[in-house]
Parts: sequence; C-alpha cells; structure tokens
Amino acid sequence: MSRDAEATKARLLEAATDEFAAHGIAGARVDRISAVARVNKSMIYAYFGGKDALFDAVMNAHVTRLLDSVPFTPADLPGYAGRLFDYLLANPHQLRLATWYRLERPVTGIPTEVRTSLFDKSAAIAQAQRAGMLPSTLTAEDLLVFLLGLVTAWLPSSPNAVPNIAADQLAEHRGAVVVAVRLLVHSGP
Amino acid sequence: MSRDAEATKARLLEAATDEFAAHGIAGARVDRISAVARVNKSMIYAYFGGKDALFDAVMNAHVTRLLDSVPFTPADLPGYAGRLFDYLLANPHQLRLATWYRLERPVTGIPTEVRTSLFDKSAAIAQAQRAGMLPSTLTAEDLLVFLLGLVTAWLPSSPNAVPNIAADQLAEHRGAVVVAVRLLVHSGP
DNA sequence: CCTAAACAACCAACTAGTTGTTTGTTTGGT
DNA sequence: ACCAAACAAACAACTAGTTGGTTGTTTAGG
Repeated sequence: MSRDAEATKARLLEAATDEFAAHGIAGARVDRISAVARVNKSMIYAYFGGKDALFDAVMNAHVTRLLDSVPFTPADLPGYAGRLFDYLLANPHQLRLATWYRLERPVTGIPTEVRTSLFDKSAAIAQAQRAGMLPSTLTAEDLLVFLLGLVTAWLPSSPNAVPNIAADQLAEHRGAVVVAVRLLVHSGP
Repeated sequence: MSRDAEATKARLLEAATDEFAAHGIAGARVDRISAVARVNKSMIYAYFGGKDALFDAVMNAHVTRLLDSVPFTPADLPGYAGRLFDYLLANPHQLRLATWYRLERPVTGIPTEVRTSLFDKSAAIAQAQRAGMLPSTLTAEDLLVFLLGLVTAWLPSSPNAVPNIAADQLAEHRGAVVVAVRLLVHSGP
C-alpha cells in the first residue's frame, strides 16, 4: 500500500474534485488539496503539471463519466431529462465544476467532448423531428438547450437564485421537470 | 472635478463590477480595481470596508436595478420571460455576478431582497392559478423556477455547456424562449 | 538465492512573487 | 485654519511552483 502511483494520483484527483467544486480554480488552494490527499504538494506537479492542469483532469474525468452514465434517448426526451436530473442530484460536484468552468474559462470555450456531444444530440433531435416523432414548434437546438435549462433550473449553482434546498426536497421536483419537458415535446393537443 | 467622494465611489463601483463579473470574488484583484478606477487602493477600505463588502455593494446595486427594471406580470408570463431575457442580454454582468454569488457564497444564502421577490412572484402566480388564468399542471413555484430556467438556458454562464455565441445571435433565440414559456402556461389544447 | 545498482515514488524546506489590508502624510476645497 | 479626500509606502500573510535529497521497490549479475 505504500508506494502506489495510481493510488496517489487517485487520491489527489479526489481531493482536487472537492476543492475545485467548493472554491473554483482561483479559490482553490494547492496546499489544501495535497493536505487532504495526504500527498506531498510536488506530486501534483509531477503527475498533472500544475493547478490549472489538475482542474482540467478533474473536469475531463467528470465530463466523460456523465456522458456515458446518462444515455441520450431522443425518442423519450422527458425520460432523458428525468435521468439527467437524477444523475446531477446524485453527483452534486458535476454542476458546480461545470459552472466554475464556464465562469473561469471564458476563452477556452467548452471542451470538444461536450461540444460534439451537444452537436450529436441536436442532430438526433432534428432527425426525430423530420420523422414526425417530435414537434417542430421549436428547433432541435432550442429544444435541447431548453431541456437542459429545465433540468438544471431547480438544482443549486444555477444562475437563478432559487432557494438552496435539501437533496430530498429537490427530488420532489423531479416529476415537475419531466412534466415540463413533456409539455415542450407534446405541443399542440 | 478633483475631490468628489460620490464620484470616486461610483468609479470604484463601476471598476469593481467589471472585475468581479470577470473573475469572481476569489479571482478579483483589488489592485486592478483601483487601477482601473484611477483611485488609490485604500479608498476601497475607507468607502466600502474591504473586498468582500465591495462585492456585496456591487451585487446589491445590480439586484435592485434588475428588480425594478423588469416588472413582473403574472398574467403574461411569456411576456415577462421575454423582457427578462432582453434585460439579461443587455446587462451581461448581471448573470455572471449572480452566478459567482451562488458559487462563492454558499453559506450566506441568497439576498433577502431576492428571496422576498421570488416569494411574492410565486404567490402572485398561485393567485392567478386559483383565478383560472393559469393552468395548475405545475405548482406556482415550479412554474416560476422553470420560467427562470428557460430564460437563462441560452445565456452564457448558465451551467449548461451551451456554445458561447455572440449577443446578436442570442437575440434570435428570444422568440423561442417566449414560445417555450407559452407552452408551459398553455398546457392542453 | 543473494545483493547491489538503477529506478520510481515521495517528501521537507525553500523561493520568489503576490495579495489584502493598514498607516502616516499630503493635498485641496471652504 | 480646518477637515474630508486622496495617496504613497510598507506590512504581514499567503501562494504556486521548485529543488535536492531520501526511501521504498524492481531488477540484473554472480
């Protein structure tokens, strides 16, 4: 158990996740991360390269985990919204990290992984619309973005100053999210 | 023009707004603020008390300005959504400041001013529902939060990793936002 | 099987620069 | 002459990143 590079890297990543999710890039402290991970600070620079690169590593890990944890189902958008809501509720770091990224990385733009993912989802919705399985009241892009907006509306770290309520109380709004998305995709009678 | 306390305070507030909106509380630099405002650094402490208090001053100014710039119309929620969208598009600092606040002030909770504002709006929606002017498919609270989620969905600094597009391109989505809110409040045929 | 060189993992201490905040003094208007 | 407004300079605390050396693990030669 003593000298395990992979285990050390993992401990650093875990501690970094908590630290970055709590304080963002500028607010995070390298010393705190290494202290929590019980690893010498210099290992961060040996394994990841630096503070910013460590944040990128944390971010990438979370993005890939989200993307293949919640499969996209263009034929069942309300169901997708519900599952995405569940995931974000169970992984509260995800949204905070994403929000920090959006605020503190205005230049970099969003990761290519996410970009292509959004592009693919949008294309899938557009195809479903052409097939008549989804209404064309809204464009595919709008529909996707609004779905995300509805899913994140109740969750903390949304820009909307919604009261920060406990996780079990948040869960009560899952049904409403699904209903709202259904209203968007069942437009008309 | 030289010795005007109010003018210096205003210059500091303006510079602080840009700085905090760009970098948040932890990332903001007091030196940059005073440099941009062309005011000695120590005046920040004389007039506001410190970095955090300066952020609060900036935040309060923006909140009150937003609240009495965009009147709430419970009978016309799509219209309200459109006007709110316009305001946030014209004042890009607003959403960034609000998001920084949410992320970096987890303890404080949201300002009471905002809290009561949300409470009042929610109550007004509930009353309109009882009067039969709005459907009761969703609770008043859900309806309000989803409206905010839809309005902010396309805007930058939303947690959703939506491509950062130019302001004039964003404006093209205004119509879609209004339509989406209309779908929520015109449930059924 | 043994041992010593080679290597990887790890650490304590240090550096150079930055940060928010304070203090003592100077200046300008009335 | 008075006092608020403004400033320059200094301070103590903190921060990301580095360095030289130490310790455990692997491996090659006998």
